[in-house]
Formats: sequence, structure tokens, C-alpha cells
Amino acid sequence: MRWEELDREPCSLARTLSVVGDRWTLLVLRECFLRIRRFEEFEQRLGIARHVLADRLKKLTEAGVLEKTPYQERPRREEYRLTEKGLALYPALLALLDWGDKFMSGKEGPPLLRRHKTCGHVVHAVTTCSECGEALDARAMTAEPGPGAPAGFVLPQRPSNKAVDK
Amino acid sequence: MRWEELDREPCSLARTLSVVGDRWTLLVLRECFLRIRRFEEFEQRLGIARHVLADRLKKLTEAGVLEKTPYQERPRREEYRLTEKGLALYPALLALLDWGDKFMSGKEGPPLLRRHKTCGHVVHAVTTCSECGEALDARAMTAEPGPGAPAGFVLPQRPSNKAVDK
DNA sequence: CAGATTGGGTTCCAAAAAAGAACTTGTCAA
DNA sequence: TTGACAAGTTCTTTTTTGGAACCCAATCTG
Repeated sequence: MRWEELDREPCSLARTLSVVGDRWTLLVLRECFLRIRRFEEFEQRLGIARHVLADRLKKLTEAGVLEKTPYQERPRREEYRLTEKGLALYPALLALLDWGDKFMSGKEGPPLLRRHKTCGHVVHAVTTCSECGEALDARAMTAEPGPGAPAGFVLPQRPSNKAVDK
Repeated sequence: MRWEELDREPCSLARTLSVVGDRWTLLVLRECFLRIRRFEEFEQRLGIARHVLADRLKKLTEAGVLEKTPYQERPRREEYRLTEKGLALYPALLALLDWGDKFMSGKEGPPLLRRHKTCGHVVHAVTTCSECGEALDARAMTAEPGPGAPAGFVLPQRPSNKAVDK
């Protein structure tokens, strides 16, 4: 499978990755959530090659995740801001961040903490069920074809092997 | 910045991406959550080049996200299974998936639905605050240096520009 | 018992993407 | 008239992928 075909896959993860799934895009978005908005700032903070940055900003803008708005005319200068669609990526970034805090921080602990303005506490994310409100975990979930599934779509069956299934 | 330096960045997102942030790894993990466990199955379902797959499985195993266990001797055959550390990535995958369901599904709707065994409903994830339980959104959060922050670490200040801030 | 098959890889070459540095463009200020 | 600034673009070199072929040990198959 080639990268440009990813957005046509019948899978919402693949489609999301067709927008944010390359080496740099999520780091660019991290900067956006820290309110970085200008080309030079992204470049300096990330140490990304300028043409790669230009390409990513263009693709994110075309995807409707960022929007380019002028902050001055003469000479015209533009900045990149998150749209609602971009802001909606926050839970995904937060989930990746929390995993890093938990599994990739050394004994020093996480480099950054996040405070919830609403309640005033330092917090992390808890992924809960939209229907019953309980915390979700992988073992309590099953997948099934949805309305957008292609005809004849079959989910893999749980393998009937005799593996060491302690 | 080169890719191998990513795991030393003082940022949990960068560190997480040093494990799952390349073109293929999250798709491999999607298969793992669908209980795909064998080399040939990954290859056939993903259409990934074999040596890239071998490399990704090795790296995920070294990172402690997957573990390689024999499912038969003579001839010895092994399969890859998610560890607890790997299962802990579920909220992140789910958040990316939900974003795709919401923004990347056409009018047909999402290709896959997820059912919560505990409550029996088709559900999506709601990211909530670990302290107050309210749903989290980007605008209600602020970042601050944590215990693992490098000395002299400064967060970017909100830019004091005169941008069109409707 | 020779030959094909299966699972899980490795090797090789060509194509695509990223790194790094230099060059461009429009505008203003000294 | 020269320099600086912001935001790119162009060029060359290195890394990563994609695609196909090959390897190998241990069964099946005839």
C-alpha cells in the first residue's frame, strides 16, 4: 500500500493517519496547541527542514486542520491557527502524551504537566465510554462493521489456535 | 532533528512518537488490537513490504509494546502479542479512530463501529478529566513544566500580537 | 524419498522522502 | 544602498520505502 492510497482505506485510523500520520505532523500540531503560529517559530522550535515544514503546513491547511490568516498586510504575513477540526485532535494528542508520561518518562517524571482550568488540578486524560461513562479498556471492546463498511467486509475471527493462552 | 534523537526530547509526545510515530507502526498496532498476531497475516492485511514489517515488529518488541511468543515448536513458530504497555495504547488509537469517524467518513458513515461489552452499546470515547470527571477540551487546558523538565525550560508565552482575533 | 509448501524472514535495487544549506521575494528602516 | 525580516523555494546528499527475489528449516504429498 502506498501512502497516498491511505485516505481511501475503509478504516478511520488509516484515514486519520493520512492526515497526521507522518514523521512531523503531530509535532507541528503539538506546537499549535502551545499557541505557536508562525513559520519561523515552528522551524526554530522543531529543528525541521524548511521545505518539509512548508509542505506540512500546506497539507494541514488543505485538510482543514489549520487555517492561514493574515496578521499583517504590506508585507503580507500569515499565521497558522487550529480550526475546530484541528482542535478536535486534542484528545488524540493527549492520549499519546499520557502514554509517554507513563511509559517513556524516566525516574524524573514527565517534562510537562497539564492543568485543567475548569477544576484547577494537574490532570491526565481518562478515556470513558460515551454511553455508560465507565473507563474504556481494550479488552472490553469489540469491533463490528458500520454503515460505511464495504460490501462483503469481514472482520478477522479470533484465531482458534492452541497457543499458550495462560 | 533526526528521528533517532526523538526519544531524548523533553516531550512525552515526541517520546511516544519515537515508538509509534512512523508511517506503519500504528497500522500494525491496529491489526494487533483486531487480534492479528502472525507475520504473514500482518503482511497480507496491510500490504506492507516484508522487511519493513520485520523491522517494525522487532522495534515494537524491543520497545516492550509487543512480545514474541511461540505458538508451536517443531517447526518453531512465533506470534506477536500486545503487552500491557501495548494495550495501554488503546485510548490513543481510539482517539485517532474517533477523529477519523467524525471528520473523515463520508456520508456513508464510519466503516467500523465499536461495542462496549460492559454496557452493550455502540460507543465512542469521551476524554475526561482524571480529577473532576468533566469532558476535556483543548481550550480548558494549560501546560506547565513538570518534574522531568530540563533546567531553564520555558514555555512559549501567548503571543502579544494584534492579529485578527475576532 | 523427491518435490512442493509454509512461516518467517533477508538481500538487492530503484523510487520517494527527509536533511541541510543556499537562494528568492517583498517591504521597510538606517 | 545596504541590511534585516518573514516566509518560502531550490539544490544536493542521505535515509527510508516499495517491490521483487531469494533463503532456510520443517513438515506435507505423491
